[in-house]
Amino acid sequence: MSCASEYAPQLRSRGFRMTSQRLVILHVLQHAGTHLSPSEIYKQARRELPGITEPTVYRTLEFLTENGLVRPSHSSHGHFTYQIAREDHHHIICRACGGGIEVAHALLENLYQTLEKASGYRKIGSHLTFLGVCPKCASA
Amino acid sequence: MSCASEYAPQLRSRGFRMTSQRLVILHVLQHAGTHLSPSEIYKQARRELPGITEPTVYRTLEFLTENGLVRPSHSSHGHFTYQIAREDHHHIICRACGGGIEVAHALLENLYQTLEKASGYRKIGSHLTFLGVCPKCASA
DNA sequence: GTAGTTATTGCAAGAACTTGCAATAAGGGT
DNA sequence: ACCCTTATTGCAAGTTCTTGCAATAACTAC
Repeated sequence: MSCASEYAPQLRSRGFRMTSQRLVILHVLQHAGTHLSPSEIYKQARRELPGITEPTVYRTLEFLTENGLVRPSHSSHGHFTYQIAREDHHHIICRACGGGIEVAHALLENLYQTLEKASGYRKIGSHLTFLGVCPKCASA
Repeated sequence: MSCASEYAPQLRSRGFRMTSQRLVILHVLQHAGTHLSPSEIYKQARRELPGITEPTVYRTLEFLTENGLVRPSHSSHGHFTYQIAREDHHHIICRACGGGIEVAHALLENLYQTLEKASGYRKIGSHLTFLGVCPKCASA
């Protein structure tokens, strides 16, 4: 589990604390590699730290999101799903089969700049989920 | 309430039925003008049709979405919010104050084409919600 | 109008998520 | 090593959302 403790200084420097619960959740997400729903995270975290509770998982995910350590995205059903923050990317999910792929953020750079100019909003930076039909399903 | 009944033929031609529940929900959304959460829709619908139940509201919203009569979007907290389907547009929501504005779809046309080329996916068409910081909050 | 078909609803139970508050424990100071 | 402060957790209760199934009612055909 020690592989996730490298995050501790990041939190401490901002006045927050590293706890066993946060460590376990980061650990679960690091080893998952993909997106996980809160309840999946809860189940896996409980294997490593049986005392952890559901509210803590939800609050921790929100906390880690605000601090940039994990990234939320919308599942095809509209709910949040979480993954360890890595290089910026987005998703396209197939309306038919539910499968998804990642899209490099570079493709959206221009759009973000256009939007900021057009709207006056700053720091636009959401992780987006597009819906479409994947090649397999389109040809079926 | 009769102003929403123009949708009936659209549904019937696809083998579905127009019911008082669907009519009321469409009516509520038409008069709201903006986005409403499922529970707000439920509250307002119950004033016009006291017998309506929560599961029906959720199922109806999903049904109307699939049939293109309403459009879901993500609230700043990640949950779905619904509005009557009109001309295509997206949203930018302020991370600080929660306020939002609409963005014409025209601005995203290019991106959608780029994404379809790059990914092989077809019919990409999701209603997007960007997060940013609005001019007011940025200057505060 | 009446009867038949079946899409749709309501009910009831359950799963997912949120919130307030008292108890705990992380990290800083001594 | 110990105490103090307060960020964080667990608990418990509440709200929001989902699902299966039997009962209802919209539409079609006669």
